[in-house]
Amino acid sequence: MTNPASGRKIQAARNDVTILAAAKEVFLADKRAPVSAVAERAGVGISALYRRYPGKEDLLRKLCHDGLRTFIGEAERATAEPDDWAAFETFLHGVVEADVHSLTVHLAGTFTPTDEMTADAVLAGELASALFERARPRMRAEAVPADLTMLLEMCAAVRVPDPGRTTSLRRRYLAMLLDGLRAGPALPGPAPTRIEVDWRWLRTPGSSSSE
Amino acid sequence: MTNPASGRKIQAARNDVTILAAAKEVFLADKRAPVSAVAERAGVGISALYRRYPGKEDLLRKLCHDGLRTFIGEAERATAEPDDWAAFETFLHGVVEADVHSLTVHLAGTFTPTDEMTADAVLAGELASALFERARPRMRAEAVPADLTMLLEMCAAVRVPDPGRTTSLRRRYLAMLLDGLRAGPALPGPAPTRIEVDWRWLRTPGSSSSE
DNA sequence: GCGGAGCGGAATACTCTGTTCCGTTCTCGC
DNA sequence: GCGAGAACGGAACAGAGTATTCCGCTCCGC
Repeated sequence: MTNPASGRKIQAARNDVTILAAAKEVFLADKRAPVSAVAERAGVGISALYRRYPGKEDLLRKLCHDGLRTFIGEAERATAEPDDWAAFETFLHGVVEADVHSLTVHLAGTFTPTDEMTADAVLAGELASALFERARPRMRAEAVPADLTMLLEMCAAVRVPDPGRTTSLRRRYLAMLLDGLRAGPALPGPAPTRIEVDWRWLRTPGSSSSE
Repeated sequence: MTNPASGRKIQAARNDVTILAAAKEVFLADKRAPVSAVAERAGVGISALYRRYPGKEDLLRKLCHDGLRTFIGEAERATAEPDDWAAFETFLHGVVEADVHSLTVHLAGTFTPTDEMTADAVLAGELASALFERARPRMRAEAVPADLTMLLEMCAAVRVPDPGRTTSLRRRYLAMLLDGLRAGPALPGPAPTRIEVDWRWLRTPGSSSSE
């Protein structure tokens, strides 16, 4: 069969993205999923995958790093927004929408990060904190930047079988969380610290057994 | 060595609870953790474990069912509270405090549930819904009982290496969520349905690959 | 002192999964 | 047309991981 619009190169390029998308889906659902599951999901053979990545860990790393870059992109995009609170909201919406937090957080620990990734993680943290500080005047007093990580984590925990509904529900609870972030009586207990929140990035693969 | 206060029977009884506690910790951190990890955590040999449970799945089932029963217990305890909102809050606090939701939700799908468990799950849902309805007058209009499940799910997603801090932080975010549950502008998108929220209970092990 | 409940942990028997390998297909330049 | 090789599918391989069994030992309880 001679598919008109697909030379081998073109097909291969398409596979590049297909595989990445499949990997995202599969590893998001189960970070320990086998490589074969990714290939199956993408509808390609295993060799198509191994042609692109030296090994499983490289794929994971790439996936996570892409997520991190998206996160940074969203942060930068939101920073342009003139209204402080709007910028903050735009940012969170963007991150939740792109389902980026799942990628970066849930996958952290499944591979050894490169120095570049660590640097990007730091940058991401700084950008997010800056956005937070701008919006802080409109938040309850006890809120701290580290809360941001937890908020995103909580949103990422919202999941139902249908991906579309998942996104919709996440919007719902993000809105609820933001309302909770704005006002209310004093919160109990001390706020999270930066260290508590960033611990995932400090783990090397296998250093601890966690799901 | 002749430990005064420990006959073989007593020691064995102690192991009963030690093993269960260890299993809870281990499987909460990683639902796919090996049985040997539980034994190690409990400081006993593997045989001590297999003497009590025919197999891994039985242990998981027991753990989950215990969690379910605790959930029901908390609901019943809270129901006695005369003030409607206080009852609702007491219930959620109790569930979060006992870290029961992680048990029931995260473990669901790792074993085939017994009929009794299914029945208990239904009962749990009814009790929780009743508590919710009582408190509804003080919530924002769009809130539905199914939100409860998601709220608990989100709290369970809060986790840091230190267990004590985890509990403390969960209290923090539960408070924030409750504030968000009470007031604010309209929430986006349709509310979750009961089916969307209960899907975990419908899965048999291996029916789907999810973390 | 003895029988046996409890136990520790090595050994077993798989299953699961990362990676390699080889034959095949299809494109492109000639 | 045709040959070279890029890209691929998927079987085969190797090794790791792990549920479960088994055996010999300990020490309580009588």
